[in-house]
Amino acid sequence: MERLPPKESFSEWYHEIIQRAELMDIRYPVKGLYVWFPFGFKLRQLVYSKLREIMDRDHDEVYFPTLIPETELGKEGEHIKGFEDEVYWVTHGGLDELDVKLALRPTSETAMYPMFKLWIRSHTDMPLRVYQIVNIFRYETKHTRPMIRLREITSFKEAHTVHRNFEEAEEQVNNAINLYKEFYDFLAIPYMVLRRPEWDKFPGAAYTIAFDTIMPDGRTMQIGTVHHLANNFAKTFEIKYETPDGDHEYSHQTCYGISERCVAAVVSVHGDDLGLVLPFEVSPVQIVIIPVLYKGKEEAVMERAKMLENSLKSWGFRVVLDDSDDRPGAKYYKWELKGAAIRFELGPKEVESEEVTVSFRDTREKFRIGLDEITAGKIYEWAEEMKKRLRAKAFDTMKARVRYFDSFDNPEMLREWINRGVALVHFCMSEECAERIEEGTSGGILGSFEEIGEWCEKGKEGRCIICGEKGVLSAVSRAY
RNA sequence: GGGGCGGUAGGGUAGCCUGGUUAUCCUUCCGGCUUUGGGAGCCGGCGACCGGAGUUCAAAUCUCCGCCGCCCCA
Repeated sequence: MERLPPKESFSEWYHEIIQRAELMDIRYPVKGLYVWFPFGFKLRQLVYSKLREIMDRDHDEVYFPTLIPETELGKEGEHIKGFEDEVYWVTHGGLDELDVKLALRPTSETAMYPMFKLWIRSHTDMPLRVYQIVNIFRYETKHTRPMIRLREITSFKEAHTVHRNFEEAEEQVNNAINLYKEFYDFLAIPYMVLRRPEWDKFPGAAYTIAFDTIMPDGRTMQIGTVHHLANNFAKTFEIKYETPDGDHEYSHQTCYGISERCVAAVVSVHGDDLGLVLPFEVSPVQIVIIPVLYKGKEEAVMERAKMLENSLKSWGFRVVLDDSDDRPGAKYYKWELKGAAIRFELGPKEVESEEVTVSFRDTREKFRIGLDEITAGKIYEWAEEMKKRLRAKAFDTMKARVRYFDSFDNPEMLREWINRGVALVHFCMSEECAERIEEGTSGGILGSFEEIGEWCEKGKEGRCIICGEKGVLSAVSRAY
């Protein structure tokens, strides 16, 4: 097995690691549709079980159908305008043409909300908070990539909530932002929380807050969105309730989603030249044991390796004892490619001294430790330290890709920077000024910062870099 | 939407211009021997010309149509 392309060549690196680490098989004969390998699916499952755990605290999981009648999909004018050129249609049942075409859901608002109309009758029916994890379809025409741009998004976690008024829905938006922060903090993925400009918000929403992370090539990737729908959809779908006073009001709604881009982010942000680097909790193989077998000493080594394996398994860890015929070196590379967080090497020397050699995936340093010192607590301690290192490294990398610009005198400088990273500017959020920036730099306005955090010492308020009017701190980048 | 390039084993490729032997090489995979502390070696083996039509004694190779993919421009 030859080595991966360096991560600096991100596009090729990503393309290769997806296949070599057996995340997805890209050979399925339809553009934009890919197959999850068992290993990749396990990673997906581990990442999503965290997401589920977070959602399950105050959401109920539901399932709505894949097919949406044209009559419902088309009801909300803005919404359908936003999706019409990327909807897949089911037009036939067998040989008969359907009277009402059925859309493969591009997202489920229009599947759910006609039912919400039936579910919501009184103010006591709210808040309603549900979510589902389903596949959705979008007819992408541009460059498709596994987990990043797909025609079938296989793992769309979409939450939908209904509230009594705008303020309560807004509170839910803030809750959702916090849930997503918790999720990405858990994965040690840095993010920016940005309010999308008017022209880029979710079709039908009052406003959209997005999570963007920065990929190794400096482009940004949207990894989560939270939308305040106000009562726009409620009016369209007649989701009304009776107040305590006996009046009838429209509900206010929110929806928020995360797709398998969260897995792409884990792969892309933490991975290195040798392959996957995964947070311990989501690594399909948390610990790998490599026996080093010299002839005549195989039995003693294997016996000890199996004992170690049994202990680790009994503590609940995902362990592989790799007793295949490959040489130890080949196994080291293989399991580094697959992101095994901790590696134990066990050979005659270790058996002799009652020790084991340990290597962490992220640092790759090696050291020996007494076998009796290996405890569940020790492993958790190591996992926690690794998480801290991953987080620190990811944040440093991201910080280095963000730079503040206070002038547009030299668009060429901005353009050059945006080819490598994210530019922060103060910006008035007008479409005219946005066009000037986009023409001059080939970057797009991602949005304005909801909170600034450690990305920049600059304040939220400032003069627009183009027109000099009142502006807010905003991000400009090339986006996936 | 407009233009260009391409499709040969699981993956990557040579051959195509100038039609003609058993379709090249690397890798993966399978079997054997040997080895094992950072991608071992040797021997043997399995496995491919995108689909259709045409030209021809003869097509991976030339022509046309289709399907699929990639790149550039809008």
